Amino acid sequence: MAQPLQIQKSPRVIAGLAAQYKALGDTTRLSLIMAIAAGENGEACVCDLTPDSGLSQSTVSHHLKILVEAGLLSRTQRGKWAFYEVTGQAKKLIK
Amino acid sequence: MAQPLQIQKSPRVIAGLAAQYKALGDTTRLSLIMAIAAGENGEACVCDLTPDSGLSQSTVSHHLKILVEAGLLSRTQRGKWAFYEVTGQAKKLIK
DNA sequence: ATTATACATTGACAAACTTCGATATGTCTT
DNA sequence: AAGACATATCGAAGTTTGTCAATGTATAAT
Repeated sequence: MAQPLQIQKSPRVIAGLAAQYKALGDTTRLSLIMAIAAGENGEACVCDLTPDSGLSQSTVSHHLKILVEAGLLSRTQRGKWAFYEVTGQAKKLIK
Repeated sequence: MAQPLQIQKSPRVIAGLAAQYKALGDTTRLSLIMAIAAGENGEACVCDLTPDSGLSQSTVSHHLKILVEAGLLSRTQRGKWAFYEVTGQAKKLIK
């Protein structure tokens, strides 16, 4: 019992994990994802996030895309608005 | 009970957290820290890490410094060797 | 003292990143 | 159909990052 188990992760897994950490490793994106998590229903649209961020709308959109591609946010279109929500993976990661 | 507590983090805290995530957000550094964690006594020196990484010694040294500055590794000099160890903070962060 | 070993620092360069303004796409209203 | 609104994409400018070879610094061995 209690073997000194060697946790060897594949390059693919490492790359995926690193991509998630990298996505969180920017103050703008970390602030965005925390704002979303703290938001009304755990979700927010670009129009809500842009004013607080002090950045241009295109920049906010760009960062949200990166967070989605990393699997940390999910995107849902509702009418004109795009709502972003924190994924379970992100909740596991953020401590 | 169960107040919808608003967890507002200061810019300083956000910056520190982002720096830690950013340090983990590079495949080279993530591999390094995992190799150290999986190593003999939870520690490793540059001479051990360099060959496996396939990178130059100076590059490895550079990445280790970044991880130390982020608070994810600690450094101890023993004779000619510098031993790097994963900090408690890093263990909390890496899942 | 000289030499060898382990690691850190410097300088340089290409690649990647952040940000913006401008423009395109899609959706709702009238 | 036309306009307004929300978001995405593009192209460009400036900054940061990852990497190396060369060099510097400290410790150990001869």
